[in-house]
Amino acid sequence: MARPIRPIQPAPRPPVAPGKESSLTLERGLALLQAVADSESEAPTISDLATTIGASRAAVYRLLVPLQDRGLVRRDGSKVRLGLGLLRLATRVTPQLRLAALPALRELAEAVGATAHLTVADGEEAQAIAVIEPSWTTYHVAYRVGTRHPLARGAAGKAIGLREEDPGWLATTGELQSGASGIAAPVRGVPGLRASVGVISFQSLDGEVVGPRVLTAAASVAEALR
Amino acid sequence: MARPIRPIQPAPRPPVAPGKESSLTLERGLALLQAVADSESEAPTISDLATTIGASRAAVYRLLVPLQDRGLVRRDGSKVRLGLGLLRLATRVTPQLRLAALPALRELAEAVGATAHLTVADGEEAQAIAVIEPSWTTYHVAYRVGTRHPLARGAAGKAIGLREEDPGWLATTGELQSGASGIAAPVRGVPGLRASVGVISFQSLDGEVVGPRVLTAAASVAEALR
DNA sequence: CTCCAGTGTCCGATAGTCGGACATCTTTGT
DNA sequence: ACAAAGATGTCCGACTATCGGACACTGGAG
Repeated sequence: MARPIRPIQPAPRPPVAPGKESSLTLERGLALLQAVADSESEAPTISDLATTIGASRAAVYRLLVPLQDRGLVRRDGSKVRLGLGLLRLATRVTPQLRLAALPALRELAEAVGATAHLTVADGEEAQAIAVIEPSWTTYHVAYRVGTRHPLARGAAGKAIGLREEDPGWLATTGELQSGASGIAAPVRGVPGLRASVGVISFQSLDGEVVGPRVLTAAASVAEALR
Repeated sequence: MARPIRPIQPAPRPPVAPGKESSLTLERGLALLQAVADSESEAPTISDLATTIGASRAAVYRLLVPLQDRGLVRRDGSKVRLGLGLLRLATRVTPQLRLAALPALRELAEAVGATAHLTVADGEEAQAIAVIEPSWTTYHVAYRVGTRHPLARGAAGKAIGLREEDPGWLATTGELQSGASGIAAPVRGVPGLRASVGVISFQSLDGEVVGPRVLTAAASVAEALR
């Protein structure tokens, strides 16, 4: 009744976060996608998802439509599974990751005079994402982007497993290629990324000099991806 | 003009799609994400994105907040890049893909009496996503999930490249392992997926018999992922 | 120095979204 | 076998989140 003209807004928006304007619907939609991803082997049904993200079932139905259209999720009977559109999107991530890391790698390669690389973990393997060769050396290691090797072998793979309490970098020799030495440091502080930055050389690398430089480069890459 | 029946309802929602209730905001948010992914090496700035998805800049700002919070995009100065959250999500896709394909692979392996596999293309390489060994054979090929090999070698990889006008399946011998034969067929009709289904054996495989079975299995997998 | 292009934010009006409720189907229990 | 319980999918009016024009700033180019 009444409808008192809404003079000044009695209690406008206490719950709304001040200073940050966001999108509730998209937030819920992404929460939905995340919920589907998290319920890995279980059975994520629509009702489950509704309670998980704290919305009504009707809302979940609406939100599923765009997600389905883009292939991010698919319906398997009454269950909801992740879709293949995510693979297509993920394919586009690596090039942009490479672009972001190139400046730091370039500087590292030129400073040390050895081939520099960014390597990310993919399951139990490590994959070279970006490689930069120094411009002024007579000889250097040619290392191919896309190369994969076990996480447990080579400085690049081992560095990814380093924890906070471990030293910031490590060196190996001849683990992947006889005669080749590597020094690598993990990229820390970037959620969702297990990666390392390092250099490779056929000459012996002086850890006391190169180690800190690699560490700095890893920090720069982390900064660029933050 | 007529508007034949529709006795009640004068003209409630001509623009709104009938029968399908969707979410415009989420649709736009995903279009935004897609736009960022598509503008690969270019410079995707906020204004660009606004015009690309056909919304106001203010809308893009709002939509970016949840996307950023989830790490799906990140801001690099005034540019927008894809984030690493996509990698985390993509990691969860493969297990669900495997689950969907298992029944068809199981049936194929038991029927043929050879190891069956689902292989997807990842860049220039092929990776085994799911492997099922037959239960009743004395010997069979042991094939590891996660194995990678060039797309150009082996039935699994070559089959992925088959086009619509090509035959539905192909056979190879000794391309990946001397003495091993393979028959594989591409998984067709699943947008965003470049994959094949096949069998491997150390004995010679009769294409006339096994080929059609592989073809059927590939269709089943496609159906399960549709 | 000015101009242009682009960023980030506010606000009222609109239109999209919210969730309770209903009609079906499927499953469980006795 | 039948009924009760649970789930799915859809509709609708009330509400509120969203929309986009407008403004204030910032920074680089001419």
